[in-house]
Amino acid sequence: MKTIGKLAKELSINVETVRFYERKGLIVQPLKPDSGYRIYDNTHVNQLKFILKAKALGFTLDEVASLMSLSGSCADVESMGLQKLRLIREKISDLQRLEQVIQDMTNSCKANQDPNSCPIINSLS
Amino acid sequence: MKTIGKLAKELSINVETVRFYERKGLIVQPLKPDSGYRIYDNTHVNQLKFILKAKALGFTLDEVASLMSLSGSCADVESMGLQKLRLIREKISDLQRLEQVIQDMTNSCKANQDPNSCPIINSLS
DNA sequence: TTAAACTCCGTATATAGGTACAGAGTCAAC
DNA sequence: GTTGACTCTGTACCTATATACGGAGTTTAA
Repeated sequence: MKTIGKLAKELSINVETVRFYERKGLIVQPLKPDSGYRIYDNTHVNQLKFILKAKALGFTLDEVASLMSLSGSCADVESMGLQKLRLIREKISDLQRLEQVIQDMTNSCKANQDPNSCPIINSLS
Repeated sequence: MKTIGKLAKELSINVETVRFYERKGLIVQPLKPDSGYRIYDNTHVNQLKFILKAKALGFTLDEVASLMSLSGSCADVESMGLQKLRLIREKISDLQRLEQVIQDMTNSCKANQDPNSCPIINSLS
């Protein structure tokens, strides 16, 4: 049982972020006694840890919400994982192509003898 | 000599985008006769093509602005390219680590026999 | 008992890169 | 000479993920 400040500190996140996640429906509504202060327990801590880990894996908050609602169904969770995997691989190969292009460009810069022109700028123009 | 609509169509971009780039100082101010209509020539077309190509390579608009202002100095341009290259490589290896983690997770899902629990969810909780 | 620290709510701000819209003016074709 | 397409400016809105702030109420510690 802790207030929002303690909770946020424990998880090294911002108080505002906790309220933001609550507004987004990512965590269960905390108890609110007469004072109006939110009171959290371990359920909330665990939910927030889940969110933070999933986020670190590159899931968006909307995807995190889906993951949490799918908890039971392993097949559905796996399918989200596979979809994410496809996106990641696509991103990787996009970046590798890009790497090659910029690599070539900077190489031609290195080889350039003319101080008054730049092969990169020329190739963009 | 063309109005903004023709220009935008030629480059397959939005009219608003052209004005947006103008506000950001990315393109030279076009002529504006009495009518107030912007009039563009090939200089503008080339500048916009430059912007679009650089953007496609992953440069931000602020970086594009720098690139354009550096036009003369090949060494400076090369150095921006190399910096971008470092970022790209870092991103690639981040994504490759992520790929491995999610790959492992989905594999353990595939191997899972218990329909009432999911290894991915469990590893996040 | 009072001051500091904490929390509340609602709203504004931030980033990046645009997109959309209202209301007015202009141009071109028939 | 009128209609429809085009353009103008200025401002608001969009996504995603928060962060910051004002003004009021609450709790805690000395």
